[in-house]
Formats: sequence, C-alpha cells, structure tokens
Amino acid sequence: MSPDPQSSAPTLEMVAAAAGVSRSTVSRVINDSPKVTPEALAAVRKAIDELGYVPNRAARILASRRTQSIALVIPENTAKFFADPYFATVVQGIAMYLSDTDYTLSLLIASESDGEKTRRYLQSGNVDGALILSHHSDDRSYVQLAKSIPVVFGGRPMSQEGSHAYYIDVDNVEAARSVTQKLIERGRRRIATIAGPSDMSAGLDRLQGWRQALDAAGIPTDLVEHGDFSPAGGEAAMRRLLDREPELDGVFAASSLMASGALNVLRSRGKAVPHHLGLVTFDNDYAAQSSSPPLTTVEQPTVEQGRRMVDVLLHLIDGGNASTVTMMPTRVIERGSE
Amino acid sequence: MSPDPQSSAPTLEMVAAAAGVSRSTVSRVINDSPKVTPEALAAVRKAIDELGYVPNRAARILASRRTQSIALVIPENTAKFFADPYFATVVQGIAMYLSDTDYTLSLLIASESDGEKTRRYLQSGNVDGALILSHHSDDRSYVQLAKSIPVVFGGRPMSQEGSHAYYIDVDNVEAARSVTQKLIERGRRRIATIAGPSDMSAGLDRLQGWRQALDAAGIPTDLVEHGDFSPAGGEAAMRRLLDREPELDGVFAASSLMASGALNVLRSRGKAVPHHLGLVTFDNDYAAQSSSPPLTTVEQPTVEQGRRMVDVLLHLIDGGNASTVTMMPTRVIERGSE
DNA sequence: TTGTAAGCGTTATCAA
DNA sequence: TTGATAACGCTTACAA
Repeated sequence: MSPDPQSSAPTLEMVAAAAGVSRSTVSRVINDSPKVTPEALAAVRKAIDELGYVPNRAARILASRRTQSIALVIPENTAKFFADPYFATVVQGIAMYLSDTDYTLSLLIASESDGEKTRRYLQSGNVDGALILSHHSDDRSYVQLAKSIPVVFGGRPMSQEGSHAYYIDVDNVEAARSVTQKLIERGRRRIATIAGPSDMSAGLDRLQGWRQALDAAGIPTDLVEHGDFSPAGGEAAMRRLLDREPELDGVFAASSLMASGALNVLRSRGKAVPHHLGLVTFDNDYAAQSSSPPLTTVEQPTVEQGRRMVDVLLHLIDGGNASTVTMMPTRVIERGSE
Repeated sequence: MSPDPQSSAPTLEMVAAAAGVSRSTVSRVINDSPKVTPEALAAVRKAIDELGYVPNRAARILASRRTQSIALVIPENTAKFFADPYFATVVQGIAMYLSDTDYTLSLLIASESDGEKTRRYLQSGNVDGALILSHHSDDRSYVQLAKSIPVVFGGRPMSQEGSHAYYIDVDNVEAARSVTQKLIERGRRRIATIAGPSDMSAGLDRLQGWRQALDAAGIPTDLVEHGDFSPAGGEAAMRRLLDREPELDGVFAASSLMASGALNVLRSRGKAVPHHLGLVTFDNDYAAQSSSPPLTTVEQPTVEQGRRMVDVLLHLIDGGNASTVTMMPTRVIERGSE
C-alpha cells in the first residue's frame, strides 16, 4: 500500500521536489528574497499553487525565532471590557489592521490571580510584542515587560515607570475641559461630574479637565462622584449626586455608559434633560447617539487608536523607532442634551 | 567573553542539566506523565522554578503536531460585528473559558475577497480547530472546512451541507413566537416585524416565529421589513413600516439594536410606547435595558453560548464525540414596552 | 543565484 | 522509569 498522498499537508520539501529546486530556494521564494531567478521563481510558484502549499507556522517560528504573532492583553474583568463599546472598537481597529499583515493576533486574558503566568508566556518568546488595553494601577508589571519585548499601551499607563512606556492616548484633560465648558456656556452653575475610576488615567484626567473648566469659571468643584465607566456605576453615582445636591443643573459623565445610567435615574426622578439640567459626556458611541435626548459628547477616533497601537508596535518589533506617546485628536459633538 | 547567560530564554535542555536528568524526563514532567519518580519530579520542578523555564510553544507544536490553539473566525464586516453586544458577549464567553485551558485563541478576520487565504491557513495545521461566528449564506466553505479540522458554529449555518455541522444555537423560532405572543395578548392586532437579514438563520427563524404567532391568532402577516440587526437598519425599517401602515399597533424587532433604532423613529413621529404601540424584541443587552421604555425581550445566555462553543470544539479536538446541535434556553423578560 | 547542511526546542520511539 | 536518538518543517550561514 502506498502512503496516503493527502494524509498530511504538503511540505516545503515536496514543493522543492515538484519545482526541481532545493528547499532553500523555495524558502527564499516564500520569504520574498530578491535573490531568485525568474525561472526558479515561476517554477516554485507553480508548484506551490498546484500543491496548495502553506508554510507550517511552528516550523518557521522555530527556525527563524520570530513568531509573527502579537498578543492583545485584556484585563481579567472581561465582562466590563466586552460590554464597553470603546474597547470593542479599539479591538476592531487592532484586528482589522493586523489582518492586513502577516501577523496573528492572540487574545490573552490577564488573570490577576496568576498574572505571573501571563507575563511568563509573553516573556518566553511566544509573541513578538504585546498590546495592553484597559489596565489599571497594577500595570507596573506590564511596564516591566517592555524590557523584554515591545509593548504598546492603549491609554497612558498609571505607574511611575510608565513615563517611558509607549502608548496611544487622547488629551483627556483638554477634551473633558472643553465639553464641560459647554455646560458653563449655557449658564449652568451647579455642575457635577460622574468621574471614572481613580486607578485609570482616563478617569483621573477627565476629572481634572472638568475641574479646570469649573475653576476657570469660578464654580465650586465639590460635586464629584465616581463610577466604574458602566451604566450601573453611572446610575449609582447619579443617585448620590442628586441626594447631595438636588439643585444641580449640569453633569459631566466621564463615559457614555455612565451617562446612560445617569439618564435612567434622572428620568425616574422627573428631571428632564436638558430642561432641568444639562448632561454632557465622553465617547460618541451607540449609547450617546441613541439615548433620549442624544448626548453632547467628546468623540475620539477609537478604531484609529487601535490601528495606531498596532502601527507603533510593528515599528518597535522591526527595530525601528517610534515616538513614545501618540496623541489622537478629539472633538466635541453638540447634540440636544446641552 | 563568555556567552551572555540571559541572552535567551532557558531551554528544556538547560533544565535537564540543572536537574541532572535527561531531556526526556523533563519533557515528561512538563506533560504530566505519570511515569516519573517523585525524586526526579521534584528535581525537575525545582530546576524549572529556578530557571523560570517556559516551554517553547513553536517547538512543542512542531514536535507534537498539536498546536494548542484555536481560531475564532469573524466576518469581514468587523464594524458591525464588534458593535453588536451579542457577539461581544459570545466572544467574552469564548475568551474566558479558553483562558482556563492551555489553548490559545487567535482572532481571524475572514476576508471575503480572499477567503481562500483564511481557509488555507486554517487547513494547514496552524490551529487545532475553529469557531465560526456570524457567517451568512456564504458559510459553505466553512462547512467544508469541517472535513479537515473540527469546526463549531455559533448559530445554525445556512448552507445545505450545514445540517451535519456542529453548532450552538437557541430556538429562535419558538422564542420569537413567544415574545410576539405578548403583543397579541395585550390586544394588538396590526402587528409588524423588523426582521433580520434573510441570509442569516437567526433572521429567518425569528421571522418565522413571528409568523407562527400571528397565524395562530388569525392576524395578517404582511407587515415585514428587513434590517441588518443594526440601529440604522432598524430606523429605516421602522420608517418604511409606518409609511406602509400608519395604524400599526405592535412591532417585533428581531434584535435590540434594531429596536432601539425603531424607538428613535417612533419618538420623532410622536408614537408613544407602549401607549400607541407595543414593541418587543430579542436580546437582553444594554440596548433593551437602558432604552425608554425598557423593552420586553427574549434573553439568551450569550456568554454561555461562547463557553459551549469552546466546550464542544475541545471535545471534538480530543477525538471525543459531541452532539451536533446544542440548543440553549431562552426566556422572555417582560418590561414596560408591552 | 543556488545548494548543502546545521540547527531551532520540543516530542516520541525504542532499548535498556 | 529512564535515556539515546530520530524526527517535526523550516531558516540560514556558508560554500559552490
């Protein structure tokens, strides 16, 4: 009995035999080496086509010591991560851009209980680089990781050492300041904020922007309640704010999901937006667009942020240089909520 | 000059030397072979710890012909995919479950222009199996793929050959019927549907469920407009419906995103829900919960669906058997919209 | 420009 | 239970 001809995928060796060249030449063709004669090139290409040859990834990695794959590390709190349109679209940008390259994307959930495992995996040559999204003050270990492999953060890392890290971000302070400014311009004078978590730079920066706007107008900045960027967090914070100050007439919610939670509370308490109170927020996603009323908000180029993260990472992997911080533009979109 | 001791990751060989055993023994320890004496085991473990050894993935794959990685294939239309909470949560389930195993998850975007490339990659031993999400009538090629490697679909595949495919799904017909029934019970008699795409089984099945409910009540089933499961699609469909039949008093939208688009149109045309008309939908996500009014809807266990997809796939990979179709339970959640 | 041959770091077979 | 030793499929000096 002859061996089953399609028992396994064709190998480079089979291509070489079919094309009448050596394995090296086939390898050169696969890797776009210029040092191949047109005839050899044609013969190899033909053989590859006919056999339906696809290089074995593991063998390539092992021999070349390049994995052609990068990791996307997401926080353990997957539910909140995937529920947030912001992250969904950043991931979209990453996946889309990467699909145009020869790199493979591995999704990695960073277990806090065993973060060691994740880091070991990343450090042990299993990926060429890593993208870190939505990590909190515990991002030190990932900043450390950058000493072993190229790492790019989405959003400025919190830790001190992070000042040397590569990251993509927007000017959260300025964007928050400028959208809060809208409230002031409409004559609101008792303005609160539903701030993000204090262990995330986006949370801190947006809070600071809100403060700057109020300070400049001589308005007190005492009305601060924190949420976790989720609708439920927004609801709870809104309740606390109304309890503290029933007369408040303006709110800046640091994320659209929190704003939508806040809207529910306002509705149930009979506070009309924008009649009784103005509401502005951050992110121009589904929540900001489809709420009633639609919300005045800060738009940031999320898909593009993902693209740029990949872009910077691939540059680093190629040994090129990239600027450590990439700031993406934002703009305020005015809608009915203020 | 001696070679840089930390120029590269420790290898199995170094562990073997440190532990005073052969490479084979180290390999056995790594792979939990029972045939290792306690002393050898201890020595190897100690060496592994001290060196911080992590097995080289590529080498393992190459030698064992098992990749320990599975692909998640998502459709080319990434924007719509990632914008849909349904898929986001299914992916969440997949990623979470997989992170408890030794498998790695690769995100693959199926390019329609070069679907060949994707399939080649999958067929060429680069993954142990594949998860296919949200594919349309063009899913034939993936059904074919199942002849080469284990494949599990999220949602029943459309193609004929798909009847032999492994998939996880819910009873869309029955769920749609039963939520439409709510409209009828409340006395609605002119009931429309914003159906999903005709090239997706969820679209077809929910439409059929709506028809069953109406047929049973002797209500005409002429008011059908299709959308693409997105808010914009829902808006457009709602407009067409109102133009066709201003007197309609009930709507079943086949997805919560379409329902929320529909709500915007209704609001702008002065139609109050549920005062003038009842609106029920599918999916208990953010859109259904945070709209005003919150929507009566069909809840399906999305995270769990992702889990089960992985579960079935891993069974298949292990050579075990699994039932081709896994149906997950749904239930109707009643809210204010009807 | 092409081919030869030596790895890359594991697993797997077979004897011992 | 352990240890040699031969793969696994490719890349990459180096030689021709």
